[in-house]
Amino acid sequence: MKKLPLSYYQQTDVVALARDMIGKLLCTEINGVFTSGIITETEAYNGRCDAACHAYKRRTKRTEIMYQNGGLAYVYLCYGIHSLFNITTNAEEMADAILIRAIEPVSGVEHMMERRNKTSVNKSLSSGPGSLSKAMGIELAHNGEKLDGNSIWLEEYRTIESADEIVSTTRIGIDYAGEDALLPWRFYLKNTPYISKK
DNA sequence: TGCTGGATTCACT
DNA sequence: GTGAATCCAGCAC
Repeated sequence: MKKLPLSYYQQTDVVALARDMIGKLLCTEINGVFTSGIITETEAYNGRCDAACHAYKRRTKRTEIMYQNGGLAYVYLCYGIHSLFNITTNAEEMADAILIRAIEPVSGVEHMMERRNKTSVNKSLSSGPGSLSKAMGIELAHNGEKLDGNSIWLEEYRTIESADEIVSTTRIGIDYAGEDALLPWRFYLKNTPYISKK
C-alpha cells in the first residue's frame, strides 16, 4: 500500500474531502509500534464560514497549524483529558481541517487494547475522537506532524461502491456554533458499529 | 498573571 | 441519566 501524498490533503473542498476520507486506512507508527484502522467517521471544519471551527475569525498560536498548507496533523486537548486528532486541508491561509472521530481497527489491535486498558475488542476501542487518538498512540506532541512522514499517514484501502454507503448528518458537540451547528458536515460509514453515535 | 470552559469519556446511581 | 476528571489556549484584567 502507498501513502497518500500531501497533495491529496490540499484539495480545496474540505467537505468533499471529509466524505472521501471515509474508507481510507489511518496508520501510525509511534515508538516502533505500528497500528492502523479504517476511517469510519469524519467531520469537516471550514475556517472561513463555519463558527464551529477553532480558526474561524481567530488566528492564534494554536490555530496557526490550520493556516499552513494542508496535510498536517492538528492535535489538541479537549476537556483537559482527550487528544483529538484532525487533519488540516486546503492551501496556505485556508484554515480548513477534518476531525477523525472513529476508526475500525485493522492492525496492531493488541497494542490498541493495551493503550486503552481493554481486555476485549469492541467498538469502544476506537470509536470517538478521544478514544481513537489514544488507541492509535496520537498525542499533543504530534501536533504539526506531516502526514507523508513516518509517524502518521493515510493509505488507500477500500473503495466506496455507492453514495448509499456514506451517511451525512450534523456534527456533534458544537452547539455553541449557532446555526452553523446544523450544517450536515459529519460523515460516517453505514453498516459499521465503529462510529461514535448514530 | 489569572480565570474560564471545551470537537469527551467513563464510572457510578 | 448524571457528574467528575483535568489542562492549556484564549482572553480579560
